[in-house]
Amino acid sequence: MARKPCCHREGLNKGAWTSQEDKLLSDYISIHGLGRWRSLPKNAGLKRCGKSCRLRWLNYLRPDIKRGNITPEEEELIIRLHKLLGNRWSLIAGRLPGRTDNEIKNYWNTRLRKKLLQDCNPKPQKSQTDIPTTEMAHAVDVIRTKAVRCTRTFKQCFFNTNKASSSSASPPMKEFCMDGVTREGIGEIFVGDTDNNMSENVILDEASEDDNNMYQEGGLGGECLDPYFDADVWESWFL
DNA sequence: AAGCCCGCCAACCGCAACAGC
DNA sequence: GGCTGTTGCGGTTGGCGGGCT
Repeated sequence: MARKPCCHREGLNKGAWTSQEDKLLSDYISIHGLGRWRSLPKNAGLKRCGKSCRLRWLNYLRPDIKRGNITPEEEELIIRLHKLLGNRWSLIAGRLPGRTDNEIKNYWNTRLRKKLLQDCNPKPQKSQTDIPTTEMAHAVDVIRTKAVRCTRTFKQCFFNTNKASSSSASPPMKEFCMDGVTREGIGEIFVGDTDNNMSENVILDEASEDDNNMYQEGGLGGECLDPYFDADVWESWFL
């Protein structure tokens, strides 16, 4: 059964963008700025739907897009981030300046996934396109995280990364404080390690609603045991 | 040279979250 | 709190080009 098109208006262009369309879109955004994607095509004189315009801008026309091949350093970072976050492409892209979520997703699906699968299991088996995503995920040891979008502002609090903190005998505690800045649309939080005097912008794939509420009410000294946050991975990465 | 296969990647689509009323 | 429109995300599709037969 054919899927219902997202843009119901007839007469809209689909498929590859022409250079003229690109110019119309770029010129409009340079004058009027981003946003209001729904009305943008009409105002800019484009026969495209808003979603298409937004995607074209974010994935291709944006001035800070980095062209060229993914470097080995970027590839390594993608692998580590994917291990931590799973298929959270926008979050991963947020850690790679100039790279888009679409680009990283494509790179993962067409290259890294196969490469990692071969590393895990050098023996050829069934065609990789036949392997379900979930099976592939296990093959490369993906940690599935709970994903929510978060536009709330976090207040400062401490973050207990010690998963075994419920045990007795003064467990080793590491505390992280948050600066209250939430990057738009994602759960990326500034984190400082008070023990090691380091700081870092860290992606925290948000916890539950309750945890978010606690962050907001938060205050200094609060503890948060985030069930979706793998402290071992985090520590092996940053510490 | 022609046809086929396959990888790459831009673009599409559905859906969930968000924002405003 | 419910409704509605908008935005953003991630899975999927389809066209193109290069390699192989």
